[in-house]
Amino acid sequence: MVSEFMLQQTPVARVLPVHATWLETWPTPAALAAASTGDAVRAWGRLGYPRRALRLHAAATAIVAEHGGEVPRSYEDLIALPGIGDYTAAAIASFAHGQRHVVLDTNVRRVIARVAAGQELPPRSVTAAERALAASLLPDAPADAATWNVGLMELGALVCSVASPACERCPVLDRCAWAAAGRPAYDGPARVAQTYAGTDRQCRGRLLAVVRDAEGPVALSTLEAAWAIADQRDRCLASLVEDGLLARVGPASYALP
DNA sequence: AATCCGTGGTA
DNA sequence: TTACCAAGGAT
Repeated sequence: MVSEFMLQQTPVARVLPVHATWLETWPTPAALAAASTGDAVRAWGRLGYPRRALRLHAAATAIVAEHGGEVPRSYEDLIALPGIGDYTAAAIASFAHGQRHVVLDTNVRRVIARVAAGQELPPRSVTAAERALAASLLPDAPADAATWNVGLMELGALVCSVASPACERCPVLDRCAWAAAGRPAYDGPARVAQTYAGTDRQCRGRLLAVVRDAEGPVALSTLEAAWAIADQRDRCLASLVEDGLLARVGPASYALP
């Protein structure tokens, strides 16, 4: 569950060391729930999207309160926890417990789009048709379905990659509709470019990094020096406090919550 | 459904 | 160097 939270939009290589330290520090949900959210945010380090650290902490708290400190096993109980959506609930139920669920992450979606649908890339967001196709391919036996999910994810991550698929190493090349069609380029609507420089995300990240890397409370003047555009900085500071990622601990000082 | 939410590696 | 985007979730 910890690894799945960390892997949401973050590459495996960057997760590995943080994951190891995290589990040494907090081996159980109860241990994490007993820590402050600020400690969780600090331990999250530079994985990005630090709200995930808050959600993981909140999930641990809910697990202690509602599930006797044991991570629930059912998809329904899992997806009810903060920070767990369809993918993470299905992944935990399938990978950890061998249950039969459709696991639709970006890798699985891409593999199915290519092999079964003959498209270079899946639709921008999950469609009903896409989910139905994935469900129709899933093996009936739960254990086989779990193996299938792992296999598709690994195939997508290691072989059937976005930019440079290694078709010569693909075990299902001979049955890939996309390869058979000559690997036609994606023809759907243009994907929106993900800008970052100058955005609130960058501003928030920089402000939080200043506090995260400090020993104790940080003076407002220090935060003001970290971002030049005053109104944006103030807005982001307020939103960080609103989100619970920062706390105002004095008239003009901030710390992790 | 579209947008927001961090960070850093890669081509 | 810039553009892309990585085991998504919440709103």
